[in-house]
Amino acid sequence: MPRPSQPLLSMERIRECALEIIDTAGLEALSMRRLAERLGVRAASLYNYVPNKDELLHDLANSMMDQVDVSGFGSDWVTGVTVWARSYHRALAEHPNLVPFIASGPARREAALRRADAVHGGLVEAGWSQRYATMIGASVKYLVVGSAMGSFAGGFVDDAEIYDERFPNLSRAHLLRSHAAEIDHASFELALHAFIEGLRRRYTETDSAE
Amino acid sequence: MPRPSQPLLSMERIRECALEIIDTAGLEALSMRRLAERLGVRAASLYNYVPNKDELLHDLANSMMDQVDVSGFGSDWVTGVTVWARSYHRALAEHPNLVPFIASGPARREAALRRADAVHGGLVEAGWSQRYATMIGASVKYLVVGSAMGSFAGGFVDDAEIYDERFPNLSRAHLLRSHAAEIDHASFELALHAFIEGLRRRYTETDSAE
DNA sequence: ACCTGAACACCGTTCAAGT
DNA sequence: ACCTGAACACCGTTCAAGT
Repeated sequence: MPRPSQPLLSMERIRECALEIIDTAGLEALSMRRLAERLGVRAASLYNYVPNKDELLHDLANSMMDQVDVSGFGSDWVTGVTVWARSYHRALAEHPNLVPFIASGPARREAALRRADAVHGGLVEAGWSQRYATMIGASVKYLVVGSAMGSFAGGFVDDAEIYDERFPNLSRAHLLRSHAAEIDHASFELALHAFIEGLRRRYTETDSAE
Repeated sequence: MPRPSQPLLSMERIRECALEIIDTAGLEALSMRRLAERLGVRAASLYNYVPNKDELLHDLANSMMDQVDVSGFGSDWVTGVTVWARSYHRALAEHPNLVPFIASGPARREAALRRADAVHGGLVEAGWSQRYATMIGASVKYLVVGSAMGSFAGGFVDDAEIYDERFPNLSRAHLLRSHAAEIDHASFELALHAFIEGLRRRYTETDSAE
């Protein structure tokens, strides 16, 4: 019998299947053995394509972050920050179960640093000091990561009846899962715009970009 | 030989030791077997005191969150939010390795809901609508959780020399670990104050608390 | 080149058994 | 009441062996 000329696995297939497990069953549900089983193969085979589990996760994280758009700094810093924050937020929201992995640990990767550099550069060019550029970048990151992690969606159990009398201020409508996604999005937008508004009012934009 | 009348274990000792492992070696370093070993006991013994590992972690999380101070809403909403955010931030910063656990998953616990209720109530009493009270509460939580997770400290490798030429905008001083803690704190304060400032400017406080 | 079985050193958790 | 040994069903990873 000749060996089948087509390999059973591919990086593509591995990534896809891993992400599917994470999205549907959670980060802790991903194991090399389960992943292999779904791919119709034994766990050891995966190591022909991936150095280890951690590297696979970093790989997924990186391709997620490729959607982050930093091009808005070509215009003024406000649209730069807004475009950056929104695309960042959208990228994380697409695979919420991967967010804890992305957010913990150093973002030591090439692409991440290139984006950080672009954000910092855009802010400095708009007249912010080095120090403020760093802090503004950090603040927006806090907002994005925080909203991806501590989102309302999934934060409360489904039947809000339980809470009704015990916690009078937490009214039903604000706890229902069906409204949670909308509230999450509105809260993020509020936080982002209020933050930017606060920045504009409080500090002089010494030489603002046109 | 009589059985030793004093038990070897106690909830106190278990919690203390678990937290020490998490703080010094990280969340993933905590295993029931390693914890037992440090306590001079076998893993199975722990189950006389703790239903399972997850419950132990929730227990640690809860006692951390007891430090969150919601009393500031006795005065105006600005100090209410500020006191809340700072104490929340401080609590998380004390055990950063536990933050991913705290931030993921529903905060379904009694004490957490009581605090959420207090925040919401305080904001509504200050004249914010139900909807805005919810969004403001969420926004601040985003900031606190985000700053605890995506903190600069530990976010970059120690020798910043590597970055110097490759990423011209990310200057050395902003990447050094020694400065990271200070930048983190300053960024959090900037974000919080700019957010509050933005809120005050943009929306009428219809009937502000005296 | 790619896949496998077997092995190693780990997990969380249960449970009958000991004192 | 509290601790233990042994077991069960899992992990990630390596490696000699097969094709």
